[in-house]
Amino acid sequence: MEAIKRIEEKWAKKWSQDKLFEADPDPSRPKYFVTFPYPYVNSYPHLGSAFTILRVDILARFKRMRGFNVLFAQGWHATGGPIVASALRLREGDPKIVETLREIGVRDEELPKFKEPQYWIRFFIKGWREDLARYGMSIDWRREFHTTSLNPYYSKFIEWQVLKLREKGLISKGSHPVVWCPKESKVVGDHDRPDEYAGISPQAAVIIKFRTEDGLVLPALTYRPETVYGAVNVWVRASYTYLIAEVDGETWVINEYAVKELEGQGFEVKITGNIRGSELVGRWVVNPATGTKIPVLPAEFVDPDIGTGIVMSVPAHAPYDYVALMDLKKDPNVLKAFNTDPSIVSGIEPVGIISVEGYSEVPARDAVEKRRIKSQHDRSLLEDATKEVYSKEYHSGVMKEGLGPWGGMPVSKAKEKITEFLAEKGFAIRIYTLPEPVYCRCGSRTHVKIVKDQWFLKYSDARWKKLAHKAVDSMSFYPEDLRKHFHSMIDWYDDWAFTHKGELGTKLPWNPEWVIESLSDSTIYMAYYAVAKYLEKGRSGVKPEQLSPEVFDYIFLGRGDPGQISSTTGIPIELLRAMREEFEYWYPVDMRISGKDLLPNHLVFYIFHHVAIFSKDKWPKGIGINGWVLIGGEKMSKSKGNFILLRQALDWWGASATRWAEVMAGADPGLDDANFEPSVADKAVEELLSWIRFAEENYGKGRTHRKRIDAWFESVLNKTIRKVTELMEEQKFKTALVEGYYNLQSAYKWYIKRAGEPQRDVLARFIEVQTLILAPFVPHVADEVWERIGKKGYASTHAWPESDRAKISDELERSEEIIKTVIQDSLEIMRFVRRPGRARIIVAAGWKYRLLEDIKKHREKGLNLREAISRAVRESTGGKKEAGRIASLVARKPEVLSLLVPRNVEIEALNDARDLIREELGVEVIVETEEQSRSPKRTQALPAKPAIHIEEIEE
RNA sequence: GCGGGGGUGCCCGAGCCCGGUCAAAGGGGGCGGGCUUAAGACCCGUUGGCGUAGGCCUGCGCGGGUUCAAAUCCCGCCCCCCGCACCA
Repeated sequence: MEAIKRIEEKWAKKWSQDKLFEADPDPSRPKYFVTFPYPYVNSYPHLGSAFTILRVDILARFKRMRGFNVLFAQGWHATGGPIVASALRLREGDPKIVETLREIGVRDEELPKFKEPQYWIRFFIKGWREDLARYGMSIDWRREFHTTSLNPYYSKFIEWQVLKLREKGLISKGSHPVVWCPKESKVVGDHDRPDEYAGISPQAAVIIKFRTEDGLVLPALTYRPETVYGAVNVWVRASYTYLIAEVDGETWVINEYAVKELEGQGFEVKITGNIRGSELVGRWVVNPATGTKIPVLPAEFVDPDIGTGIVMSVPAHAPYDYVALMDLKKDPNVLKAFNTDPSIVSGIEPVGIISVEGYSEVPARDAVEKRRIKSQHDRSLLEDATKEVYSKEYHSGVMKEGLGPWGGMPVSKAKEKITEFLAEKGFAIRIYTLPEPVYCRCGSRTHVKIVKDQWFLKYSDARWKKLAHKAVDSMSFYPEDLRKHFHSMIDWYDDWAFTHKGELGTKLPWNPEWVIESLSDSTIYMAYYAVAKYLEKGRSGVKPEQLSPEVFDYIFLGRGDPGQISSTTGIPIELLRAMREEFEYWYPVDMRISGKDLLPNHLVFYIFHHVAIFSKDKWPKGIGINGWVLIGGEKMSKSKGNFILLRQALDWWGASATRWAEVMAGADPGLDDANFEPSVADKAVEELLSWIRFAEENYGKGRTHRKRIDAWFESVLNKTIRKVTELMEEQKFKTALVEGYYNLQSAYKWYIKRAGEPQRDVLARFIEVQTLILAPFVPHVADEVWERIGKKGYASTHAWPESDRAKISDELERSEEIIKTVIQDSLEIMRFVRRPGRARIIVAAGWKYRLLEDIKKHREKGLNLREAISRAVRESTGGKKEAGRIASLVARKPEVLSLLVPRNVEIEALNDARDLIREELGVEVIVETEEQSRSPKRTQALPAKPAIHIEEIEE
């Protein structure tokens, strides 16, 4: 372990000294620009982020070896709420955040510094940089930067970006529902809430007004307005004290929560009194949709903290309502307590208004009975039943005839139409609500608020979508089926609220109380890598204020006159030209590799913003995606105790073994998760050290004369190069490593088995090729081997091995397969032979080869197997009966067609391998032809499948 | 709801897009053997059933179909998983 770590340190140092990965424009070489989405710097990298960035590095290194001038740059993302929220929590003395920081190794005396968001940024950027360097990332560190107004250079760039978008009419203003904390007067994001409330967001709902005779409005909140036609009563919580309030000139009975929500959504609400739920029971209200009078009844399931506290009852289609009604029917006398005649209950029956296949008139009853729900207190079963009915009806339900214009309409469509109708008539209002209570970190209950003056990116814009689709059509995707995902995401996007308050970021230039949110300030920053090298940290003496929009217009769009811009801004003209040249050379991004989490958001934005701002030749060229990393088959999480930071892995296994295990976890592109097995990393250490040893000890050794089998191994070697090269191009890095290392190594083992001592040149070539193939994966090890076998320079930057077509021989490879199957078959036969004597390997007669070749020819012309065989038999000269017999054998074993080699090659191969076969079988081996043989088994011989006769020793 | 993915041998996981070479790669685990004072590591073999000649039977969620031939193509069903806007 220490040995390999010393090697890694040694090479990391050399690379850095030689500036191996610092890339500058070089018009004489093709460029390749790869990026990894800059990480959010509120923690250290873990094995998941390490996995994705490793894929970027492998690709960068591979392309470098293929002769490209590769740029791999890395920045850091600090925009957004979590860091601010964490710093705030620390200030408040939240023990959880203290623990989190301690866990990752922050010392107690350092803790207070984390009260400042800036410190988080500085601290974790340093951590990331160290970890990535140690991990062997081939990054050009001169282009590093971080986001937000804390880096005014970057902020200038982002300001330029949004100004461009506004010029193009892609930004609008409007309103937007958010989760709101009334106490702190702010939006409550997931990072502002206790974990159990994460992910709950505003839902569109409808409030339907049920009116009493004396004009009191009972507003029922529902997600299913279309079912109002089946509402046969209204539920209230008898024990709750409702508020009476003036809303839009009407008198409403509502709960406290709805007051806040209505106020937050632009309604005037004036509380004028209160009323017990029990006082409402027994009153009659009008169903606005049907005009019928329905009673108000008590139900325990009604939660006065949700919605309006008033529920419309649709027992035919809502399991809760159905069960509550049945409960009441079972014991109507409870109504007496409310001075209400129990007999009214008997008159209430579910009214089905939606028909769904597979369900009765009353789907809610079906769902309830299926689950044997006994009362309205069986909440989890009722939730489940509700879900079922809801989704079935929405999907495949149809409004019943007799419902006026809605009759026959699918529920999914009727829902919207009916809402529209109700709203127009003043029977209902649209509202946003939270499906369950959400609390802010500060402890107060939140509600939905409509934010006015919200700025939007107009992703709904048809022209913009069209351009984005066009970009997707022209890009390459790994895996390819991402393309359709992107098309559908682009179609799906609606306007995006892109400004927030109270977070880190760049201020909106024309409205600085807003900050540009995190997804929107990270869309075209790859262009900034071209200039970061010059601007960051004031390297060229340019001040942020000098970076007027004209400067960026020139650098990124080629607009304006550099001389003039230079004189108005004071930026030297050569510097302007250099930045322009740098951008022109590196852009567009050739490949962006990311985890699947960024697929539906960042990567879509990435495309949108590029097509909006840049000319077509600067649009993204490719995207590669990979899944998460599981540890030992389980999702990585702190609570499971299997959370591994990159730095821990590097401490335990070193860079090479960590990289190896990450690749073996499943570093092919795709949405599936990879599985990191610590035991693989354990083993990799030994594996790599022994490769170094093997290479060093064997390079230059070996016999000088050549054998037949040498050519076989050369064929495999060259074919491996070809396959691995293709796999690397497709980013199938795990498959490439399996093919290029494990499979090649086992081929080498077979080679040694067959050849005894390896041939010197072949062995040397094998060691070189193997080392170069390993270079993108475990560069430290490859460079070490390279040095030890006496090569100059770096394997890391050496040319990728070329496959020599002339050395690839399918015939040789197939004949070797034949040998393997002969050995296997013979061993199987020997299981049944008591006293095996000699083994006769009988090669098929010449005419059989001609027959099979004909079959193969016909197959290749597109005939199916049966036709191909029958035609070949028909055309064959000589013994039709014999030919027919062979043909039927072939029909049962079509694989012989794919192993078919010329007869002399087969004979040669078998003779060549006779020693090995004898060794494997432990008996004497005779290779003969069907024509020579007198064995009774000889007629069974097929091309590529010689007859085998194990002679039995007589007692 | 909207969108997407998947069900393979004891387990994990390839293969399925381009049907035959798939009893189905590769791991892991199990079993047997070697090495060793022993354990570990490592190496070899074996790991659906049956079979005294390289074979046969069963088999890749369930049911049906296309085909000379289906894990692979088509239809229906069941089940599971993931993302969805202030979380970067």
